[in-house]
Amino acid sequence: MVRFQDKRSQSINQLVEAGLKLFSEQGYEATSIRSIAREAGVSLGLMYNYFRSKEELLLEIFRRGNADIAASFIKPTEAPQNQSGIEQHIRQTVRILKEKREFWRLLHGLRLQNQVLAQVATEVQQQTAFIEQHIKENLQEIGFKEPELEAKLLFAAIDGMAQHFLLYENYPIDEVANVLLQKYKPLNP
Amino acid sequence: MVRFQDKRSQSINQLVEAGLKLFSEQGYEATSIRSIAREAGVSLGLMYNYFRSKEELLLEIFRRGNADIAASFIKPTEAPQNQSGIEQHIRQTVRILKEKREFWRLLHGLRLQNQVLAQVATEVQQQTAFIEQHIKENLQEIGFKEPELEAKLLFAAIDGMAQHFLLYENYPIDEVANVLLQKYKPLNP
Amino acid sequence: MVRFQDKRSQSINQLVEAGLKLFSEQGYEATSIRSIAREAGVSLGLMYNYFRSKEELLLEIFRRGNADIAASFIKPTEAPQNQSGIEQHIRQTVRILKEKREFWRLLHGLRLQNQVLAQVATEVQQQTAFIEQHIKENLQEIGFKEPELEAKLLFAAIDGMAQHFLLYENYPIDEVANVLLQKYKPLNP
Amino acid sequence: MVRFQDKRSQSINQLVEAGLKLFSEQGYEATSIRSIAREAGVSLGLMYNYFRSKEELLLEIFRRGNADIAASFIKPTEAPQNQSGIEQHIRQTVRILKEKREFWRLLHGLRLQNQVLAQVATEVQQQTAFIEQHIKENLQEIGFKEPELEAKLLFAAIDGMAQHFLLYENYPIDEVANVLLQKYKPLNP
DNA sequence: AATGAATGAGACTTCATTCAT
DNA sequence: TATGAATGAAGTCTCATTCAT
Repeated sequence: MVRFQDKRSQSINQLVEAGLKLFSEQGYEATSIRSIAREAGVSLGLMYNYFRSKEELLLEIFRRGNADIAASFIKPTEAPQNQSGIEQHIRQTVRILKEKREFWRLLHGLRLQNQVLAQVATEVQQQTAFIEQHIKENLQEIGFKEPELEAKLLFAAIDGMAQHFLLYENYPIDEVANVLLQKYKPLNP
Repeated sequence: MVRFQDKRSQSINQLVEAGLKLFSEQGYEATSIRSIAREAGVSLGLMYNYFRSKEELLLEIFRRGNADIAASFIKPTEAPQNQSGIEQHIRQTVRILKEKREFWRLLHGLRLQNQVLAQVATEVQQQTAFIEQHIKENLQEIGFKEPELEAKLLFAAIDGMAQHFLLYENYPIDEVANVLLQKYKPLNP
Repeated sequence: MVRFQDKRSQSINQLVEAGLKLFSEQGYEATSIRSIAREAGVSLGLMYNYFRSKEELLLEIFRRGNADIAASFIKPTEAPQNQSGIEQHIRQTVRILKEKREFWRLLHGLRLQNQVLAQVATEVQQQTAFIEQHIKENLQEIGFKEPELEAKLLFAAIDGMAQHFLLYENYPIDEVANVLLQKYKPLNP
Repeated sequence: MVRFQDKRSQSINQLVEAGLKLFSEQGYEATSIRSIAREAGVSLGLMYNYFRSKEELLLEIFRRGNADIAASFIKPTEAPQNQSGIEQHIRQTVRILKEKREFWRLLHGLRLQNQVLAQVATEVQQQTAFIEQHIKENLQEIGFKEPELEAKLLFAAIDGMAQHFLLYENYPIDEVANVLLQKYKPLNP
């Protein structure tokens, strides 16, 4: 029983990973199920024992990716305690971007043009809203006026950095993030 | 003779417009030639009298969109003369974003699918580099240190704003842009 | 009136010639009407004033080609009078092969595989039978036994030579024809 | 596992056979994949599980046909030992023509359409050169002068016979071949 | 559970032909 | 007469999905 579970899990994991890799490299539409199965080392038919469709696989990839990220954000990171909330957020984002580059590429590549993502739209929106709220509170803490709009701006800046990081090889995201952080030092230290 | 030219141009325009609309809404791969022809109100095969392939149509859409944008940026806008270079750049970007929303959606949607864009990739990259350089010079003018990284950051912020504007209905881009501008007031007025 | 006739004839001639060239080079199916019109320097629509269809054009090409050849065979060539009938036939065939290479290529290329030629099948068959009969009589004249089968064989040899001449660049058809002629010298000079 | 192989082979064989039949009857270009699938009794898309393209199917047909013929020529036929090399060659050719009529039709039909055959052209040319060489040696053995040109002639005659056999129903190839053989009896018995 | 053979809808593209001018 | 824009059927090929083993 346990063995079955193991093999099952292993195949699923391989499929999810292969899907993530290929979807993020080539795009969702341009990637064939067959190539994913091949990359995963799993037969074509077996895939359909685990996922009802190509779309299901994409959704599962999203669910796992989002869960990973949420976990990463939530877990009490070993961040130095002298960091502000903003700094922690930005540094964490940069770290996760590097760690889960493929997933972010997929997400950013599809969010403007795929109907499939409509299915997880609410999840994504909630997450987005949560992040924005989080930023807003942190900005309020350090005395920013118009925290609502400031949060939108900072969120945009972070997202733009992420986009460029995903877009260009050798993008100096750490340096850019540092410059960004300079602008959000606590006003009353 | 003149009539032929007219009909020709009209059909091409309709195809380009339909392509822009559908590509930007659904993505390049997910949009069929048939649906473009239907949207353009012409027959299935007509596209191939004017474009060698689906990709050629995309390229023409890009060429026209880029030309439009370049014209918009270059033309001596009726901007008040008391605006700084940065302010002009941001305000122009926002204006063009609103005017050519569909085109920007297409551009941002395809940026990460580099397989599709192989042909326009260099053009886009040149444009990008040009914008960054432009920003950098403007930042230098108003006395920013580290203009290189500052330019990368500001570019990212603008790009992120654009991304969010394209992504969310009713995104208050003008207000967010105003907040952004506050941070780039000339240091020595 | 005469001028109209001239222009009309000229266009038709150009179309027939272009069709012959392209059909023989690329094959009937692989050649598009459009490319023929372009090669002929005639508009696409005009073609359909002269030929009801692609097939019609092919048939016209055949009619003209056959007529040419028939004329060539029939006309009292300036052949030396000391040649036997066989020699005249072979030498004429070789000459016409060289002169009308394109037409022969087309004919040989299509005769095994085109339904279209079914329409001229009877004509072709008559011509074939006529040639075979002609050869047979000439063989009888110079005393061959079994002239029926001998004619079939000689016809096959000539046809094979033609095939190889059409197939290979620099095929030494004159030399091969000479060797062939050696075997059909009149028995009683 | 074995079953899969069997089904695979069976489908491939059916496709190859159907392709041979239809290509040889109608020509390569004029034969649609759909009609081949129908003739083979399989679905439209199955061909593409085994062949990359229509042209690949043609190539496989050629490979198999050539292999068959090579095997036929090479195997120590039960030919009477008192036959000369020439006689063996001609008799074998006639026998194989009858046995593999469809394949020869295809081969002869495509020889002049060199666009299609680009890939097999070299193979065919090698085969041709080999046959010519073979004939030449046999002619030398029995004392022919000018064996080079004589070989070209005899090859042409055999090829012409083949062409006519493929072209006309009820062509008396055996009788014609006999007449041909009379002319190539060993000079010094 | 696992395989991969088989299916057929639908994609892009070509092209003979018609039609409006 | 002459043009070439426009049409749509049909071609090759891909691919998600189902099915028999």
